[in-house]
Amino acid sequence: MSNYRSDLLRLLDERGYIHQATDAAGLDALAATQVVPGYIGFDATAPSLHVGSLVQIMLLRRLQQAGHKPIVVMGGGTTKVGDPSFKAEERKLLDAETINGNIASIRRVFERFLRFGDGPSDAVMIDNADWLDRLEYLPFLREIGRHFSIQRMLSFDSVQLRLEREQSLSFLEFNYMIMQAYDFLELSRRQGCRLQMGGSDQWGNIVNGVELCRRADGTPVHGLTTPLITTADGGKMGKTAAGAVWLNADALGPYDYRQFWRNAHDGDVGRFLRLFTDLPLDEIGRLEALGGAEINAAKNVLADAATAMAHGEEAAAQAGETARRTFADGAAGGDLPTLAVPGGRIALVDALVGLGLSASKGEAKRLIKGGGARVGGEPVKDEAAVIEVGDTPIRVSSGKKLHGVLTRGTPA
RNA sequence: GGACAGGUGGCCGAGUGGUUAAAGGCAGCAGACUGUAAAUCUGCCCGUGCAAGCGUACGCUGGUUCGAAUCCAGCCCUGUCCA
Repeated sequence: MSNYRSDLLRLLDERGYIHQATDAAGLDALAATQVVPGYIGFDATAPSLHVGSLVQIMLLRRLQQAGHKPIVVMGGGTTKVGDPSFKAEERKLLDAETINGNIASIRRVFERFLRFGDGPSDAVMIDNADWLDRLEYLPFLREIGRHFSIQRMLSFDSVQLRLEREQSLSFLEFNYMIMQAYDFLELSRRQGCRLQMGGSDQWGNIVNGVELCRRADGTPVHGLTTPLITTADGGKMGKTAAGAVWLNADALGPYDYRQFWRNAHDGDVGRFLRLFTDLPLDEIGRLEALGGAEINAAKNVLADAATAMAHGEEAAAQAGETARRTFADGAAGGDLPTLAVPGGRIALVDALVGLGLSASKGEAKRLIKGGGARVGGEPVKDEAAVIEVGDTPIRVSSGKKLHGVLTRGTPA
């Protein structure tokens, strides 16, 4: 299993990216002899990707590190169809304008993780709307549609799931797998693309693409999937108190992003370090061997490295400093949400809502009643409490992890 | 087009006229214990209000009733079978 000849497969294997491959030996041989252009598709359903996509982004980064060419395919076309894979319900249809806005916003994330350019192993970004938007129905059916058997399409897990649960699966969505398979064919023709990667839930779609390339053009291409990244307690990765863990800084600040990694489960630290940082493996081995409370040191390394990669060294250092001051010193760091209080008097309830620590006044009251609200580190149980803000900023906390700062503002 | 089943809070799912802001579970939040971890135990979990309350909510619209998530009609949507 680990006797790979190519740098690429060795790298992916030892860092835990490989779940399934259509032909591992063949891919290994190919990667050992030429620059392999490989792609991953990303749907543009939101203005930012979240950590759920980070494995795939890192996978492209590894591809580039091993000297190959990453192709980022933005699903400007496929998003108009909607991937039904393992989604319980049909997605809302997005209009073209929204999709293009999302693509523009997502693009910036990739520039952090990949080197773009014109060189042989420089990353490129392509929008599959470039070809999908222009498809003509009959020619498409005659060239591509004839390679797909309904029986086979129906046998895929993604389709079976919908059918078994007696939920609707529209013809529109049913076509998604054909669109994605066709992407691979287009990319193999346009870019010499020889590899599609993705999460394990994309296996069926990827296999379809591999087979289409073989049947339509006789081109041997490869597929590779990553394991589903769950947390040590079996949960889906990517939720925090603040909601989804977005990769764009304007959707989730570096401090909160860093906190997500800092709060990783003990059992995830080693795996996450391998997947989501560039730290050398022996270093990671040393860190993950730390026991008891010492594992916190490893979590800090993970948090710093992951944040630096997504938001830059400077932002990561600042976020780390804020965390250190907030948690170790019990003080107030610069990255915390801040609210200027005109006149210096504010009800605790309003402060919690204003700082974004509670979603509503009712929630803030419940928090206070339950003993989870703190002012200056001290629990406050009086729902009607009013805070006086002097010249020194005051730290307000919701529980032990969410903090904000009140400063005195000029009277309105 | 026809027959049958169904559409409930973030999700799953109970509820078939009042005591139902709606059981239970999951997810989430907080407290205790800890290490900014997990597990466990406890509390919370639509909005608003200090509160009695008010507003909103069981696919949509209208109706019956003192009172409807629950009954009736029409519509929309989904599934299964038939054409």
